[in-house]
Amino acid sequence: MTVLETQGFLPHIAFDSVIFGFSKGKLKILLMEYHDTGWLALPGGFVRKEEDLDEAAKRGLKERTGLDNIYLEQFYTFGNMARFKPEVMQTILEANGFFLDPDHWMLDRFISVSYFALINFEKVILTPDELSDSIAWYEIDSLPKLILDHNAIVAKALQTLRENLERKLIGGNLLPERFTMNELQQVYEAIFGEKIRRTTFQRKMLGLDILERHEKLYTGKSHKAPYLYSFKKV
Amino acid sequence: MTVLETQGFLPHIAFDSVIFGFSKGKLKILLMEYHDTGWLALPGGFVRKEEDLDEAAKRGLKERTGLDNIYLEQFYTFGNMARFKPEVMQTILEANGFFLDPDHWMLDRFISVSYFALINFEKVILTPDELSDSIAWYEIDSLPKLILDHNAIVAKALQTLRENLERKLIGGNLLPERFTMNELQQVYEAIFGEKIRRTTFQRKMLGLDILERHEKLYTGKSHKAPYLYSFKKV
DNA sequence: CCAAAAGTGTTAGCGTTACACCCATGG
DNA sequence: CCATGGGTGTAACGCTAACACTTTTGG
Repeated sequence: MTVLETQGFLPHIAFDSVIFGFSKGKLKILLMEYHDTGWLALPGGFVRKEEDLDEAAKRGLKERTGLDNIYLEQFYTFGNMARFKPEVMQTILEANGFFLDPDHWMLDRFISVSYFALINFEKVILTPDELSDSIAWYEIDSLPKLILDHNAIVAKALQTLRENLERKLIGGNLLPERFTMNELQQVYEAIFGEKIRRTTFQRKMLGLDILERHEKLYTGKSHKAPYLYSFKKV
Repeated sequence: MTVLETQGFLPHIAFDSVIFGFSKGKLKILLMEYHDTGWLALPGGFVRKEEDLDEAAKRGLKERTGLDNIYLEQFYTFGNMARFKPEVMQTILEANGFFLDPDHWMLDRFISVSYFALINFEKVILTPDELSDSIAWYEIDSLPKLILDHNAIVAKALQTLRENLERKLIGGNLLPERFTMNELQQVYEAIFGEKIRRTTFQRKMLGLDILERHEKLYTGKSHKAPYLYSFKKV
């Protein structure tokens, strides 16, 4: 199936995903780079005519990262006229050798139902789509200019993540199954963009009674070995 | 213009509004009752082809309540296949004397971008749409069965309202410009569905430094007259 | 003077903060 | 023994809860 297939997708409706990962102390998201233009965009896609909206987003996530069963949350739907710039999609498609009628469904106005995902950086197998040269990680606090309103979409995703992090305790989704307290703290610091007091953080996390303590992690460094933790199941 | 106009609206995209009001100690929402069927639904509508999504929701709110400049927040977009029941819209339209082709755009699949609004009950001038016999207030904790997934939409709206009430301090939008502390407390109690300690509530609200104290309200009752408060501007 | 509701003072409790201290590890 | 980073004890602090008390109003 090609993206240009006329049948099969709902017109006017797209989804975009802000896929967060954490590595080397930095919060990052995935961006696609379109052929030739060098333009950067969030990974996204369209909704099949007989597919749940959420399923479409899950499918898109799976296609780009290979991952299933991921923390995925819908956070906002962007539908201003200002985001309707048919020449952008037209240029992207032409760079791929597709020359469409001006009234082709892909050049029409779209609203974007936007999701954010939290994934374990280590497990991702990146796969570009057919219009893109690459899909790659970009640090959240030095993002380049993205197409359309995608920078605003990222900003809103980050805001939602910050608001929900402590209430829903979803930060662990960015880490491997077992992690040290320091790693968890780095995730929180990367998301909030500020340093957190070590002892306070440790006590707050342990006090929530959501962590299970496992064996120590011996790194070969000359200091006390930290415990490994995991989130309690159910 | 009639709802059946084929041109002018984006297909597949609808909006629905959960419009909250507060009266006589109860939290209420507005529901439409369709002709003949007796079916109840959230007020909603479609998005014009050259209209911002948010503008469409504002327009719908204005059409039903007469109100402008209202607290309105988009909270979720519902897009499961399970909500696609063309026979529901078909029955509603037939009850109004409209018999459409099965492939008419109004009988197609829709996703619903959902908004909730907080309004001053006293100021509303209710106006049914052309498919409805009535638009009226219903108490949130004894809602009847609504069409499609509208009960779930209301549930999610209420959940979002509860989560945002204290963070965004939006409760005052349900009250007149000036109100007593007791009235504000009743709003909070109606939204959370539980009693709040009077003195604690008063001190917390005053401590937030968002209220301005005005003259006392003499009701003729034989007890101390309460102060009137308003929210500080900016 | 009384009843009722509004507003405030006071104390206790509890969770977070700040800082110190101790522990484990490898060089 | 030292440097380094992890873990915990303790006291101060601050916010909320709990309850008593005072104030205001009309009958």
